Amino acid sequence: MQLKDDEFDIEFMRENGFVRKKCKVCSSFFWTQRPDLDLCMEAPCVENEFIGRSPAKVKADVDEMRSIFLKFFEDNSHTLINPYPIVARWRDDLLVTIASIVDFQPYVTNGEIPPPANPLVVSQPCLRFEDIDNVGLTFGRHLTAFEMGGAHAFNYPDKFVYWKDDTIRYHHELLTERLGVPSDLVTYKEHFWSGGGNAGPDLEPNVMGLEISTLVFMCYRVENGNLIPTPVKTVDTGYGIERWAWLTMGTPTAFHVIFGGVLDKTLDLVGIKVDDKVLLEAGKLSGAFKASDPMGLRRNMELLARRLGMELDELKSTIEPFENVTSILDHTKALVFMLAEGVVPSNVKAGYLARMLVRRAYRLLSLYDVQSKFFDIIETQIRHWSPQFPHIKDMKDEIIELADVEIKKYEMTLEREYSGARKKLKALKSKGRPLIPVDILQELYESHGLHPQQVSEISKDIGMKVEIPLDFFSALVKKKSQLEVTRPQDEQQRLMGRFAGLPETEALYYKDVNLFEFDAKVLRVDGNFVVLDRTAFYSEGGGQLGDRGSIVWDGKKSEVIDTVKVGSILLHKIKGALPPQGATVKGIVDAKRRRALMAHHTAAHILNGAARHILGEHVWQAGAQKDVDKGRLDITHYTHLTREEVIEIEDKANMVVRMNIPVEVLNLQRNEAERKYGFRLYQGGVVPGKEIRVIKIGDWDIEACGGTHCLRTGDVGLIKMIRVERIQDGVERLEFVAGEPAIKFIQLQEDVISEISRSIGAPQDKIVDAVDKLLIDRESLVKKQKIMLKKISELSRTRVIEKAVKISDVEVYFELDRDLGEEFHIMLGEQIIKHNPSLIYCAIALEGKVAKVIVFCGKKVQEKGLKARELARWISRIMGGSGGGDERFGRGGGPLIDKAEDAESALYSHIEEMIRGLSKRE
RNA sequence: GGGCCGGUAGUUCAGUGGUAGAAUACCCGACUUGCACUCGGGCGGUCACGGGUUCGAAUCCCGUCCGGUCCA
Repeated sequence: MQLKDDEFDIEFMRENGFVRKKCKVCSSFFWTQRPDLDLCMEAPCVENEFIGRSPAKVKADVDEMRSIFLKFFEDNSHTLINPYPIVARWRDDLLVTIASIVDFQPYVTNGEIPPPANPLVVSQPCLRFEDIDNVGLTFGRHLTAFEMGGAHAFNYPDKFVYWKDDTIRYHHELLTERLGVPSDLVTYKEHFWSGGGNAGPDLEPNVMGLEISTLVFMCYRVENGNLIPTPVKTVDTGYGIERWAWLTMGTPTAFHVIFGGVLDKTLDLVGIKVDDKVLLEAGKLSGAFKASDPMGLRRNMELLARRLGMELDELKSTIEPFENVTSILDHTKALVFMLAEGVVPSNVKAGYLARMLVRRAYRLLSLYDVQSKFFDIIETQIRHWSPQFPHIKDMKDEIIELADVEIKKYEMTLEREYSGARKKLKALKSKGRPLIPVDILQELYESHGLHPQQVSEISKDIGMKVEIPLDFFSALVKKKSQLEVTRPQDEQQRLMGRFAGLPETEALYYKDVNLFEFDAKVLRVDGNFVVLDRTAFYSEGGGQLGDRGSIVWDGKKSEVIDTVKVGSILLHKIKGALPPQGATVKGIVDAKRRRALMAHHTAAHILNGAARHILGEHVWQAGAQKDVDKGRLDITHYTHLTREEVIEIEDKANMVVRMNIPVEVLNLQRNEAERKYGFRLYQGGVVPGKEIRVIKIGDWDIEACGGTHCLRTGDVGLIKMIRVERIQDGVERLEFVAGEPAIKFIQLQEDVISEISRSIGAPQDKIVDAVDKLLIDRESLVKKQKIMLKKISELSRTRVIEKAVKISDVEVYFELDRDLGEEFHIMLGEQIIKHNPSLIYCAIALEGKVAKVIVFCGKKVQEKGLKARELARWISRIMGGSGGGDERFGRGGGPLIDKAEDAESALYSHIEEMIRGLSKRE
C-alpha cells in the first residue's frame, strides 16, 4: 500500500520544523528536524547508537517506565484501564493478546459497543511468537513477552476525540519533555499497517537506531484484499515499554532493564561470565542481527570480532551462551504469565505455545547441563513479577504444578525419542552413510520433536556427522507453506444469503423456557425450511441440539426435525407438508426432549464449576455437547482424572443440585459483564454481540451462554458421570447424564446386569466371580485343545506312513479333511517329513467356503527337485486359487471346494510326470 | 484444525504377502555353602479396532480409535 505524500504533512510537523526525507538505505520516507539527515535512524540502517550513551535525562527501568507512561496519559485526560488477559479467549482469530488494540477488537473498533473509556490508556502484557527465533539474538529488541503501552482514542462520526496531530504531540511530549530526549534525535518513519482485519497509515518513531513505538491511524477494514473506510477511526498507539526503558538506560541489552539483578543471578546459575565491553559493542550491532538471515548474521559477527580484536570462534563462544540465557529468561517469563492464566500445556492451541516455551527453555538449559535449575528460574520469575501482577502470586502453586507435569512429560518424550533416533541413525551408519541427511533431520524434528542440536549430540555418541544447514528452520517453513490449501465455503454463509432481509425471529424460549406451545405466522417457506415471526423452538447453539416437535395448521400436521439459527433468523426444518406463506400455525415443541437437553445443559455448567473447584483454576471448558440421552463436557486438565477425583466432582455437582440454587439469566452489556464477572465468562468460547446473555448459578458458575436452562438447579434432578476419557493431551472429556435420562440410564444398566446374571446363571452379587471362572475355564479349554491336536498328530504318524502311495522313489500322502483345520496339518506335516525325508505330505482342509492347501516336502524330495511351493500352487490352481511358500513348506487354497475330490488322483499323476521330467533332464 | 511418525509378549522392540520372533522380566531346573554370573527348559500374543484386496494380511489399500510430534 502506497502512502499519499501528504499523509503526515500536518500541523505538528510544520510547527516544529519537521521535514520529509527519504532514507538512503531503506528508501523509506521519514520526518526529521535535521534537514541534512538522510538516514531513517532505525536499525539496521544505523547502529544502536543509544547503547552506552542514552539520550534521556530521566532513567527508568521497566516498572518505572510503565508508571511514567501511564501517568503521562492520565495527566492528559486519558482514563487508566486494567490490562486484559494475555490469553485472548474472547477472540476466535487469535490465541494470545498480541497488542493492546486486541482488547477492543472487533466490537469497539467496528462501533458495535462503546469502549470502557475514551480516550483510554493501558499497559497491556502481550505475547508474540512470530519472532521467537530472534529473542536473545537481538538483545531484547524482540521478546515473546512484553508490555505494550496503548493510548487509544475512538473517533465516531458524531464524536471526535483526537487524531494524527494530538497523537504525535503526546508521543513527542512524553519523549522530549518528560524524559528529556533531544527533539532532533527523533525521527518519524512513514509506514502502512495492517492486522486483525483492520488497516491504516502509521508512523514509527525512532531514536538513535531503536524503534520505540508504532502510532497507527486505523481507518480501514480489510475485506478480500480491499480497503474499506470504517465509520470509527481508531488511534492505535503501541509504546514498547521495554524499549523505552532500554532507551533511557542505554544498557547493552533490554534484558538489563527488564530483569535487573535477576539477569546476573541467572548468568551465575548457568555458570556464564561475559565481559561488559563485549556486550556493549555487540549491543550496538545487534540491531542488524536476524535469525532468518544466517549469512548476514555471520558477516555482522565477523565485523564485531574485528572491532573487539577477537577471533570469531572466541566471540561466538562468549556471546551465544549469553543470548541463550536471555532467551531462557524471556521464555520462562512468558510461560509464567500463561500458566498464571490457567493455560494447560498440550499439543493444541495456546497449550502448544506454552509447551513450546517449556521445551525451548529446557533445551537451552540442557546445553549447559543445568536443566535442574528450571524451577529455580520459574520461582525467581514468579517473585520478580508478582508485585506488579498479583494474580501470578495467587496462582503460584498451580504454575509450579503445571510446569512440573509438563517437564516430566518432556523428559519422558526425550528418553523415548532419543533411543528411537539412536536406532535409526545406527541403521543409517551400518549402511555406510556417515553423514546424516537433511531429510532425516527434518523428520526427526517434525515427527519426533528432536532439535537438530539434540540429534548432533546423539550422533557424536555413535560416531556420525551432522551438518545443520543454516536455513534449516526457514526451509521447513517454506516446505509447509507449499502445502497450504484453501478452505471450503461455509454452509452458514450460503443459508444466510437465502434468508437475507427477513426480520429477526422473536425468541419465545428466552421469555419462558417451559413454553412448549405457541401460535405464529409463517413469514417464508424455502426448500424444507420454514421461518416464523416468533418461535419457542430453540436452535442448535452452545453445544445444545436444536429442538424438534411439530407444527399444525388447517388440520394438517408436519414434523419439525431440526431448528437452526442463521444470523438472527431461526429456521425450522420440516419433514412432510409445508404450510403456505402467511398462514397462522401452532407450534408444538417436543417437551420431553427439550427438558432432557435443558437438564444436560444446566448440568454441564454445574459440572464445570465442580471441576474447577476440585481440580483448580486452570480448568476451562474446552468444548461441550448436550444430547438427548447424554451430555459431555471437555475440560482442560493436565493429568488423567483419578476415580477419586471423578467421584468428588460428581458428589459436589449433586450437592449443588440439592441446594436448589436459582439459575439466573442476566442480559448485560459486554463491558459490564466483563467487569463484574471477568473473562471466566467465555467458557464456551467467543460470544458475539454487544449485549451478552449470562447464566449465573449463584456464585458457583457464571458463563456467557445462549442456551435454555432449568429454572433451578434442583430441576436437574440427578447428575451421573458415565465415562471419563482423555480426548487429547491436556483435555479430559466428562460424559454424564442428568434429569430423566439419568434415571433411564440407571434402569438400563440394571437391565444389563440382570440379563448377564440370567444368561450365566449366577445371582447378581456373584456375577464377577462367575465371569472370572468362565474366563479361566475357557483358557484351559483352548490349551487342552492345542495339546490334543498335537497328540493326535503324533498318533496319526503311523497312519500317514501306511497310507502313503509310493511313486517312483518318493512317497505321497494325500488327505481331504473337513474337521481338523489347517493348523493341524501344518503341525503333522512339519513332524512327519522330519521322520520320512522322502515323503510328500499334502492336505486339503475345507474351512468354510474355501479350501486350504498344505504341502510339505521331505529333504530327499527337495533334493530331487520337487518343490512344495510349486505343488501347493499346482493344487491350488485346481481349486481356483493360487499359492506360495518355499521348497519345504507350501500353502495355498481356492474357493472351488467341489474340485477337492478330484485333486487326489490328479496329484499322483502330476507328481509322476514331474519325476519323469526331472529324471529325463538328468 | 492440518501435516508427519507410530500402535506386535508384562516391558523394549525386530519382523515389506506364506507356521508370529528376539532381548529383558517372570517360573522351573543345573552349577554354587549362599549370592551373583552362566547354562538348559518353560510361561507369556484378539499383531489397536473395523472394512477391503488376496487362496492367504502383523505386512498392501480405505476408515476409525489411541499415542507422539511439528505447524496454525
